Amino acid sequence: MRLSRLPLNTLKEVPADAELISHQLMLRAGMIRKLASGLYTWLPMGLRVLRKIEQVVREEMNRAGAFELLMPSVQPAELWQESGRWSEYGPELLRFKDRHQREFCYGPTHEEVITDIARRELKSYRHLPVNYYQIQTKFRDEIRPRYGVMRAREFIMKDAYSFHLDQESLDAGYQAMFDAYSKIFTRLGLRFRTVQADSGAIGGNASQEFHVLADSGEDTIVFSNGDDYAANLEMAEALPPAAGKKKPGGDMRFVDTPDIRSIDELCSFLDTDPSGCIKTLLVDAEDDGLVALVLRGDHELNARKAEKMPGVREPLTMAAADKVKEVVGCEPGFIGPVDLPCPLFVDHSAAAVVDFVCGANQKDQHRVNGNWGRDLPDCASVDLRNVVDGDPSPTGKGTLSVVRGIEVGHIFKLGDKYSSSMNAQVLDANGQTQTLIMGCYGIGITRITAAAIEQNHDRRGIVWPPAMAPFDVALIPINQHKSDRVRDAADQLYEELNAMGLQVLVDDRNARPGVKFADMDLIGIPHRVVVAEKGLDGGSFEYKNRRDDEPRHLSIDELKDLLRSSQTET
RNA sequence: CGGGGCAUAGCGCAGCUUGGUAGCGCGUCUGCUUUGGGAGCAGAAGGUCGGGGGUUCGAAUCCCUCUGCCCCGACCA
Repeated sequence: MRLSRLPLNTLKEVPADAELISHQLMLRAGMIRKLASGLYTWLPMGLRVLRKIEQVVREEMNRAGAFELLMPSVQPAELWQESGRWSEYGPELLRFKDRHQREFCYGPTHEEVITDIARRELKSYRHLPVNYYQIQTKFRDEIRPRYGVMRAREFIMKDAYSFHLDQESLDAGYQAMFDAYSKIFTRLGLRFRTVQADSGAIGGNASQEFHVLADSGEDTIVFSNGDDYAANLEMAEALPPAAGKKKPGGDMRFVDTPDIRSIDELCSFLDTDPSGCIKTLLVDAEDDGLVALVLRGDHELNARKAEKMPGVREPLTMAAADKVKEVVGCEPGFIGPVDLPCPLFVDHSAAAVVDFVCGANQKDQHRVNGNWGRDLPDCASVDLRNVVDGDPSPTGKGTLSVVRGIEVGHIFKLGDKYSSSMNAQVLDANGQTQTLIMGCYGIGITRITAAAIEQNHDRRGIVWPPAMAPFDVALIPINQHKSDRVRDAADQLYEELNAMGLQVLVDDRNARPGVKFADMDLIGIPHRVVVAEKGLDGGSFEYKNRRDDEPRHLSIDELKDLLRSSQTET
């Protein structure tokens, strides 16, 4: 590709509304342009990257025995009504009507459509197992699209759906997808981790997420240094602290704490530590009353764990201030577990605090030296909090680290949620009707571009992993418009590298060298070859890898060998 | 959904308080010079100041309204 003909605009300045480095660099490198909130055009440079990712995904999906198909992005409401999700899905589902007033949605996912295909096409156990996949545009009307293509409303996803006669076959199909995903992300050159995930409302039993590790990630994941335990923060279990309670100290008493409402304020006022405090969160109960969730002052509530407690209303809702006043008789900020007129769930760690500080259930008052079993009844403790860095691993081996990740893949054992509601059945070997069981497997194609940049950039720009770079080689002739030798040498090298199957971008613009270097660094092409008068005299080309600091001088054969070996690596 | 902010040339911004002929940098175009890390000089094009309404002799500027976009929050005991 000749850059003089490629419609590429790079930006020196950072667009004001781009916050993440990947978003900034994608705009600056001329990969994407925003059309509206959460909607992006993929310009030629960006699209090349997407296609590279798709290529790897296709190869590995095909290798794993999956079959590509393509479903409509617009789906009729009837199918969603059949599965029950027309009413469950909420405002994220973009719904609209056609000219006949029939209802449709723009597909955020395709379980209904594929299940409809399955029930029409798959009639016999002989057809099973089968795995269909597609690479397609989805739409989810996110509350708050942000971070460029990281959390867009329209995005490209690879979604796969497998159908099985029995659990054993599903297990095997799921494992095959796990292996394929691991290969895909490895080939793409991403540092990733697999974690246990919440299978959530979808039903199913097993579910794992693939996360690209990045500080800017929106998800929090947890892993152990003692074994291969890794989980989503939502899922990670916090163990009860090791026994060894200290003896309670002096009697519990009240202290005046005027206008002290937060744990931080309380701690600086009383000169104590949050881990010696107890915080009591009031949430709505299923029966219109309140439920109290008791945590240590330095811990965070895990909403998913809290929702599982009997009597707690789903979704978890913090109690309104006037409701708190009505039930407890004082305002939020001074709530404590002693003599609290509502059911209590006490976190393991909170139950282990001795001589704790807590709210007194009276305005401007707290209690100190509170003790379980003495000042209020001991009770069975439960797991309510998010794990923190350094907690023991729930497997008993090692301690946990908490890091940020970008979810780029998710695999699920769905079971029969869709196949039973939509009657997807086959005849088994005995001629009996069996309901299909399903797995589903997603990869966020567009998001991978941003995730890769978050992980691979420097102050000059993007540093593409070779497998997804828009071009393999950036060829930079210096002063080619003045030097026929340079131009001829560059042209010849360009042809030869193309003939080797390399994708070469030659910067044949009549621009100063600094401009060319800066643009090629920004775009992030892995290999750079400079052709200049001074090198030609010595019969060498200047080569620099995007990751290197200093260039090397190579003969034409050395250069070709080096590039050839890089081709086989990916 | 709640709170905050922004909207002026392709991009980044100033001008608005105190109403009086719309500016700067980058980018783009032309010419000359320059050519190994985002060049210099000279010139040029490009703006319904987000839309609508109002106040005024006069509105980018003041008022009302609508729209779009961005940020924060939805863990407060």
